[in-house]
Amino acid sequence: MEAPPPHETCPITRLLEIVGDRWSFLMIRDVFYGVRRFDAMQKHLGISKKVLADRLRRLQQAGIFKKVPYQQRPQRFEYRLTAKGRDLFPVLLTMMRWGNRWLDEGNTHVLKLQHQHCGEIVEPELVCSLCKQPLTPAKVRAVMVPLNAHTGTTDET
Amino acid sequence: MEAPPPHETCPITRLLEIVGDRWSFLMIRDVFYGVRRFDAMQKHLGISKKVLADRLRRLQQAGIFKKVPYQQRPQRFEYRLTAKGRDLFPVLLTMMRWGNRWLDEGNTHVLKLQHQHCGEIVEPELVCSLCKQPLTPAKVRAVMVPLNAHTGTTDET
DNA sequence: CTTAATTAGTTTCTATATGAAACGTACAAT
DNA sequence: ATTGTACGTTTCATATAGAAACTAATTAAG
Repeated sequence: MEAPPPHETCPITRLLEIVGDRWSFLMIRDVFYGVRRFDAMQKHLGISKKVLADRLRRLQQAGIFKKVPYQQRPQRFEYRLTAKGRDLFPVLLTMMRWGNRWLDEGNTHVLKLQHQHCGEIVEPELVCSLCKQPLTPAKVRAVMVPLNAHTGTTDET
Repeated sequence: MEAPPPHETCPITRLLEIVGDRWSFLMIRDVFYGVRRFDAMQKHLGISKKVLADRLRRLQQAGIFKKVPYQQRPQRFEYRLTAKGRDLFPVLLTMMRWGNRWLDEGNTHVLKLQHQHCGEIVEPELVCSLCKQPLTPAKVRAVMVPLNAHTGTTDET
């Protein structure tokens, strides 16, 4: 990448305004794991109840979590991912890959991924949606495009 | 994914212990952009000098940034990415993709990626390193494996 | 020679966010 | 009637962040 695009409108800035704190990504990860209830999350993460309640509210408002009832009397809710939330999966996988590659000090076991499609323990790999080649810093340039443009080469009326 | 692996040893937890705050990822992004100096970062991000100095120290200690001199008298340094830091590129790209897809309110322009290999505006896509099929939540299971195991199917001596 | 400008911080002080613990509430079980 | 469980809120002490002033080394200007 070269040349800094405006900070305010950068999609990474906008994402981090919602989930850029110590807990949000961990909560989203936990919901992927199946840890979806207030108490379970609180115990699993060791987060304070106040901050947990606060982040749950925020992630709901952001449309990442939705609150769904799992029992009546007393009515209780758990937190599920919306489509928007589920679409953060690639972010978690790339984080996991990096953590495994660079931060394995003192571990007896590592968290790996098993791909149901091929059955193997695999690594996530980030490729170009068109030519399927790896997307490396040197091969990629960030460009600002008008919002209504298509992704194709031509641009006539 | 199903069943919560231990929180403490999760690679995502470990990553977020280093870069899980409002600024670290933005600083790393800025260094990718070419914004590598104290003042430039401070002005581009609108971060306080205290926190900036603090994060720069932390990211150096974590081996993500390195401080390299760019002039003598007075000696001045800029911050560059190490290999470990550069390897966070896929995390930034997946964040960017999500931000573009879900957070485009009130934008006239969007930050997109141009792939030098094919010349087109592309999206990053996360695929299996072995079978090259997309890695979706439903098709992936998180498993704990002993640190010395290989990724292959066989496991004889 | 003095003064201003540049770059990279540090210090100080105030505002905000976090965490721990106690409390509230709705129900179920004993 | 009391205890237990799940899901929070309130209160208060502490930690972190931000704004502004200050330091330091050096160059450039007057």
